Amino acid sequence: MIKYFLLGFLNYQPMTGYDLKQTIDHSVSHFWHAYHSQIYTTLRQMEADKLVVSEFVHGEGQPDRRVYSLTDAGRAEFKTWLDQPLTEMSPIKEELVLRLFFSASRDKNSVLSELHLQHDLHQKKLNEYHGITPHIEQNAKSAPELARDVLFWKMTLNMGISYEEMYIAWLEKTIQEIERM
Amino acid sequence: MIKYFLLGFLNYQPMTGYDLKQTIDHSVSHFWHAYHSQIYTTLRQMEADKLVVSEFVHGEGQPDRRVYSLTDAGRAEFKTWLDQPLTEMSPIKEELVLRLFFSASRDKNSVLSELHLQHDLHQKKLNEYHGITPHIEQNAKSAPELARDVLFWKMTLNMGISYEEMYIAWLEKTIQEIERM
DNA sequence: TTCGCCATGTAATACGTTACATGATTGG
DNA sequence: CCAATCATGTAACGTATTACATGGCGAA
Repeated sequence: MIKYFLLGFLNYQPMTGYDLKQTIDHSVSHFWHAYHSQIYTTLRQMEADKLVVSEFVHGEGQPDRRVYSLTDAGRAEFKTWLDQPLTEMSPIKEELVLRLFFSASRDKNSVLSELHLQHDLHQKKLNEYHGITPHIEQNAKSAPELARDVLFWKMTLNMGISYEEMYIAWLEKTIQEIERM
Repeated sequence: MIKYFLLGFLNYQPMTGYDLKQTIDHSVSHFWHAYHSQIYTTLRQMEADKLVVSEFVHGEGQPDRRVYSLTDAGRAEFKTWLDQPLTEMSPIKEELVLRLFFSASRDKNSVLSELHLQHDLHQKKLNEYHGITPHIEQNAKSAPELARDVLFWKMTLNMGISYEEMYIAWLEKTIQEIERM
C-alpha cells in the first residue's frame, strides 16, 4: 500500500524521502500516515524493482539529499493500481471505542475525563483541517494545471472534516449519556 | 492490543478461541476485528504468561474444545490497562480516500462506479448495525446483571451507526460533485 | 548552548494477513 | 452427497512500530 502512495506523490514531481514524509504529514494525514523508516526502506526496495531511480545530490553547506523519480515502469504500476477498483471496505480499529465497550465496571469520572481528553484532541484536529482549506485554494491558483487535482484533494479533506465532526458529536452525546447514568 | 481484547471478553465468562472469534465478529466488528490465527496464538502466549488457564474438553460426538479462563493475574492486567486512559487518537487508514486523492487523472465513470460500489457496502453495514440493536436489548432483559454493560455496548454501536451514516452522506456528496465536473 | 529542523539510514521487534492443514457433524 | 458450521492449530510472509545512530545549521 505505501508503495502506491509513494508512486502517487512521485508522479507529481521527483522528491526525497524526507520530502515525502513532510508531504504525507501535511497533506494526507487525515486518512493515512507512514513512518520515515518505512518510507526510506520502501524507496530502496522500489529502486531495486526499477520502479524509481535515485540521484544523490551533494549539498554544499546543506545536507546531502537523495532525490527519487519515477521510471516508466513505476508510472505503469501506479496506473494499474488506480485502474483496479476497490471492492472492500477499509477495516476500522478504534481503541477508544474498544475501551468504552469494556467500561461498565470503571469509575464514571475517569471514563468521562478520558472522553473529554479525546474531545479536545478531535476538536484540535478539526481546527487544523479548517486551516488547510485556504492552503489548498492557494495551490489551485499558483498551479492552474493542478485545478482538477485540487477538486479531488478537497473531497478527501471533506472526509476528514466530516469524520471529526461526527466523532465530536458522538463524544458529546456519549458524555451526556454517561453523566445522566 | 488484541491481548486486552481477549482478556476483556474472558472477564465475562470462560470461552474457546472459536467462541472469541464469533463474539468479536458479531458484537464488536464495527470497531475491531481479529483473525482466528491471531486469536489462537495469542491465547497460547497468554497461557505461558499465566494470564489465562485452559482446560481441554473432549467432545463426545462434538469436536474437542479448549476452554480458556482468566487467572487473577489476567484480571489484574486487564484492570491496569482499563485504568490508564488513552491520550492519543487512533490513526485512520482509508484506502478509498487515498485512491480518490490520486484520481484526477482517472476516467470519471470508473471513479463513480467505484464510489457507488462503496456506497452499497456501507449501506449494507448500516442495515446490519440496525439489526443488532434489538439483539442487544434482548441481552439486557435476559441478563439483568449486564444492564450497565448493555448501556456501554449501545454507545459503541451508536459510533458504528454514526460512522456509516457520515460515510454514506460523504459518498453521496462526493458522487454529486464528480457528476457535475 | 541548547533546541528544533534538515536529512539519512539500520536493526530489532511486534503485529497483521494469507495460506496450509485436518477432521467431524448437520441440514438441505 | 455436498456445503456449511464447528473446532483447532501452524507456517510463511508482509507490514508497522520503536529504537538506535549520525551530523550540520540556524535561531533564541
